[in-house]
Amino acid sequence: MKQDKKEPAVKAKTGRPRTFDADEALDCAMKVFWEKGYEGSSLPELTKAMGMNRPSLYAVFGNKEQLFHKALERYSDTRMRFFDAALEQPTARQVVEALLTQYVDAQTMPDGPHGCMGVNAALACSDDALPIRDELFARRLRGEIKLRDRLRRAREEGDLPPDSCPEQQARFVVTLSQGMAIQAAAGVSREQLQQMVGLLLRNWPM
Amino acid sequence: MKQDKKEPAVKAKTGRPRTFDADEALDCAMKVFWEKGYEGSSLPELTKAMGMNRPSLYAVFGNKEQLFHKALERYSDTRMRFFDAALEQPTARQVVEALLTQYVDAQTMPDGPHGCMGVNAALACSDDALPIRDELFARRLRGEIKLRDRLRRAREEGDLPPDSCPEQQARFVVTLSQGMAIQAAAGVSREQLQQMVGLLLRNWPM
DNA sequence: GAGGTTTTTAACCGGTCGGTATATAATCAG
DNA sequence: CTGATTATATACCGACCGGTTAAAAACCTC
Repeated sequence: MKQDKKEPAVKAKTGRPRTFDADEALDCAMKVFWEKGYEGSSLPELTKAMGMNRPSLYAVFGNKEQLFHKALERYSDTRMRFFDAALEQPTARQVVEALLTQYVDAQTMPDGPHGCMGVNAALACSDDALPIRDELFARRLRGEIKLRDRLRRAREEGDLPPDSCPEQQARFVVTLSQGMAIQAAAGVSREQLQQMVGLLLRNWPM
Repeated sequence: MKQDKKEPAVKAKTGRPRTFDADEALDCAMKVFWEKGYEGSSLPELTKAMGMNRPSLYAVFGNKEQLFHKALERYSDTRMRFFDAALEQPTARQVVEALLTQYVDAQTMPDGPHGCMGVNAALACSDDALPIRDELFARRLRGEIKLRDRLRRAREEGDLPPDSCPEQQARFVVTLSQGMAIQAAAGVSREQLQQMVGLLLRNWPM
């Protein structure tokens, strides 16, 4: 489903073989964008990290912006894969705990830059990158809405107090998590961030 | 104290008069950096917003990096002036409430971009801007430490439970506030952000 | 007015940006 | 071995970057 672009069983018809693996190269590009942001990542940096030259990059990925979108999609599919699974936890408390602890882990893994690509990549930028910034806004908002809907269900199921406000609670959790992304990018340790998750859960209504 | 650079009583000895006011120009530069970040702000944009040409900018402010530092200093002295005052509130609760409500206000004022310059200006960036990113890290950390020390004092004064952890609480408040800065930059309204402040205070230990 | 001083204007500098054209190297089918 | 095909390497493109130079313009003193 995510790998149907070119089945490795069906090789290219003929021609000179590639010196790189497209998936690995995309993973490397993702890390560059993740750490330096969209505009902070230059073509020479990207091609160097990806182990390919510029014409190959353009042949395989289109251009810088399309490469970014594919890298962002890969980020979602790999580093943020836990998100939807966490929403399926049985109780609201478990949902929030799963979301935050795994989000912290994703932001402080040694295999990848610290922080969240969805926050880092384009917070403030030139006019050229405004579409990218706005798309990241929208993605983050979509996550918040998913959590809000889950908390609404939790309230219906008696899993949250009837007078609670899922909108506010979802926004609070998401806002704290985005703050943690900034802290992680600044080098705050996994343990310190997990302590904050604990502090939030200690005051969780149920 | 902040205006001693050139007393208006002592005019320039002679020569062609300036067509701009240096303080107003710095204020405009601040807003550009605030909205677009350090690297996202180009010299043409800055000079246009400041109402001056490039050689004048270099004569008055040095270069782009020095201009940014002066703009950041102005941001601290004006939009973040409330910070130290908030720390002098009599109780920990009042300190936190004053900090967060005024921080939200500063991030959603019509007079200025949304969000926080100290967060927006350089979160992920190219290698060239790493010193600026790190300085912003350090500034934010300094704020956290000030709050931590204030909460320690509060605990000593019996204003917080003796088993409370000022480090964690300060980090929690600062992290939430930085998350709110991201939300504000994305267009979340003042009211929604203030609701979050209320939610935090509702669970404040004392 | 003339001379000195400061700011304006406008053009220019080398370097880098994202993106591309061209030619060469490496493979497979026949 | 030949021809077709695909990926490589290299050089190049116009545009913009931050920063500077040089000359014209606007003021003051005398």
